[in-house]
Amino acid sequence: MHQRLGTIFGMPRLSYCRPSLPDHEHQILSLLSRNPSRHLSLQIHSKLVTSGYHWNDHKRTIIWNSLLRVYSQGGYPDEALKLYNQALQTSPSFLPTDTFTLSFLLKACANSHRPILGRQFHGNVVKLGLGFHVYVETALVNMYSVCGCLDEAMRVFDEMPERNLVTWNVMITGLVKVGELDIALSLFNEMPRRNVISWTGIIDGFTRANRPKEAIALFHKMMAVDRLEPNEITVLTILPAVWNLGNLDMCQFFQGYCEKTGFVASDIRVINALIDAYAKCGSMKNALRLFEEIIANRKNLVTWTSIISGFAMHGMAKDALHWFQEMEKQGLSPNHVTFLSVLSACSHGGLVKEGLGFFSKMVNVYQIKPGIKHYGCMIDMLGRAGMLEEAEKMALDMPVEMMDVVIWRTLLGACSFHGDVGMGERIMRRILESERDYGADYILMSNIFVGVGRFGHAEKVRGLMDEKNVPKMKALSLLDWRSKNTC
DNA sequence: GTAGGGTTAG
Repeated sequence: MHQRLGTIFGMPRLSYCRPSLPDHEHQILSLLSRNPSRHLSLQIHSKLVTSGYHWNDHKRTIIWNSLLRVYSQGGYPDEALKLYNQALQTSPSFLPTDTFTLSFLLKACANSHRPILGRQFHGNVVKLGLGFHVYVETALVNMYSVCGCLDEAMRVFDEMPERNLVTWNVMITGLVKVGELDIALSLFNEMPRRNVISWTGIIDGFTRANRPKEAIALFHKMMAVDRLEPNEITVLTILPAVWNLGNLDMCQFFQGYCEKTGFVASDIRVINALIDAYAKCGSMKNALRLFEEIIANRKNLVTWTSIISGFAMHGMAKDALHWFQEMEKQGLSPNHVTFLSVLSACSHGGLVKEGLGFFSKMVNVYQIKPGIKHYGCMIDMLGRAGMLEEAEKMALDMPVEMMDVVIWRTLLGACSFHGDVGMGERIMRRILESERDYGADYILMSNIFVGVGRFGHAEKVRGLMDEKNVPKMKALSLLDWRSKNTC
């Protein structure tokens, strides 16, 4: 039997296993809890399969569930699901499906974004009569909301006979993620008890809704009313609200707070967010000071990209490129975000030759496929420099499915600036074909005609604009925009 | 056992 299972699970052969793996179940469990790695899990699984038939069902179930836990929580959700599925097909009698098993499997579905499989496990939950179980039901609510099935998440939540703090938090963060702030807020006010995760979730909601003042007010309230201390995630959540308001003093307050609490010492994400916040509040001096205080081996790609993008957004192209070089010297490989910052720096600094070089390096050396933002940067850069032919060529070289009217608009702006009527007309035609007219395009085109003295044509374009009743301004509020993009 | 945003153009 063990040989059969060995092939079923695709486990490594015994010869691959370290001989040091203990014999007893409790030793194996304590080893797994101390070192929850994928490698060790595979080893233990092999052991379970080869000698586990000596163990009683209870012990075997605990080890099986522990393996599923490590897989589903440790970033290997597919391993967990594969394992379960193979066992189900070949040896269903072996397969435990208790509340623990289902919680971990649902977690794996959430982490691998598989609502269809998750729905099947929901069926199992009902069949096994576990619909009353708080942990399992909470895992269901979480799975549905992580997978974007909010209606189903709310249905499960509504019908739960019993909820705990985690259930409420799962539901609130799920609502916040899809922009349902009002419902989230009413649940937040209704819930019997709140912890720092509940507060962080609702603060996040206000930040996402572009209501930074209320986010910060809630942050104070969390400490004053519920006497709760913010943690690392709270800081990561509140910083975008801080830089939205451009509040440099508050950035400094948070840096101090994070140094005092040890977050700066323990969590590089917090430092990265602080660097970014300083940059966005306009203080590259503070951003750079913090950046240079970190020892080299703690800096990761996001740290480097944050400082590069900071210089890029302040038009300090030379500094951006300098830190990019330093980063490469450290042996780190830039990703698509790093390149976007570098290209944007080149575009703003008029460094056309360098920009073209980086674009080619991105594609050829680092094998990164350019996205629409990279193309946008390049077209903007070439257009600003008056290299309109090259800019148009790059736009035409873009994959069609990526094409966006904004790209044409960027190009039209460049035509206007450099007075290229012929290309301007060509681009305008493309914009009209896209049937997404904005007044600004007509005005740009009309300005191009005015610039070369073709007043009659300019008048015609303006007339066309009235005729088609083109909105002169984008009459779309941020809220409309957000709800359009979250559906 | 079930819970939480690090960097992204014009």
